[in-house]
Amino acid sequence: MNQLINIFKMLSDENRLRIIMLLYKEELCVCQLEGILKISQPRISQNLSKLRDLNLVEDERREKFVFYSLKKEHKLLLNLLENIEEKITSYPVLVDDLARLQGKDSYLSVCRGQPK
Amino acid sequence: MNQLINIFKMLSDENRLRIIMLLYKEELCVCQLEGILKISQPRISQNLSKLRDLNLVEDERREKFVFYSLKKEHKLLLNLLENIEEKITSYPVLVDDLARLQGKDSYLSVCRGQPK
DNA sequence: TTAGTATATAGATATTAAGATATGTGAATG
DNA sequence: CATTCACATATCTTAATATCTATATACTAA
Repeated sequence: MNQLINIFKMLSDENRLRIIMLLYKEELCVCQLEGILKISQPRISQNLSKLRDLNLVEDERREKFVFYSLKKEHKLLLNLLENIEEKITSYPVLVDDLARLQGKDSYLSVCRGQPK
Repeated sequence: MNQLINIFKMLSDENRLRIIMLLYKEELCVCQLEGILKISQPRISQNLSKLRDLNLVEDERREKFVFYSLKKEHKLLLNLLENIEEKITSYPVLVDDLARLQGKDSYLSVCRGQPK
């Protein structure tokens, strides 16, 4: 029961829901999430850390980057995300995120520097 | 998006999840919920009130009792509950609730009185 | 009207969680 | 081997949430 409750807790924060939805599509590093979501790096890391604690995501270092991916063993969660995706047009924020997901590579290594 | 987030918030509290699951099966009055869940009446009423605010349940007074039922228009929620129900044996608390649901009538009018 | 039962709400408190800023860590690079 | 870059964590503040006790309302029945 707690795992179930915890999954809902994770989904009930907008930042985390957006992160989860992106990771549902493909693995990403913190840097890319920062660029796509336009959320501060510590907030992203903290949320990823909660998701990791609950065994909902896993991370893998590759050179400088740490890539996160959604674990595929929670069928209820996967089904839920599938349902959300089917109605994605009801959620413009998510639509926009997925649009920016296309440019994910542009956020590698460049997250922090170039504004101004 | 907010409606989505709010649904997850509602599900991320054990008391509410149990209430929702029972109402998913059939309509019940506060008194019956109190008997089945063994949770204090104000807590149940408060949670029902939140669910009502979010348009997830509706209430109907019948004589002394106020019966609550789950609104069937949130397909994502319904699908989710269906998934939970399919794996209900993973959640003993919910199994027990559904068992006590069978004796729902014994909780009408008798909620408060008879222990001792 | 009074009393009793079913439910709702209020007020106070406590717990939990979110958010920002600052700093720490560890791998890669020069 | 010192610096830089990507990421993690700590701390502090503030805002949400949950929960209890007490009380209010609404209906029913005498």
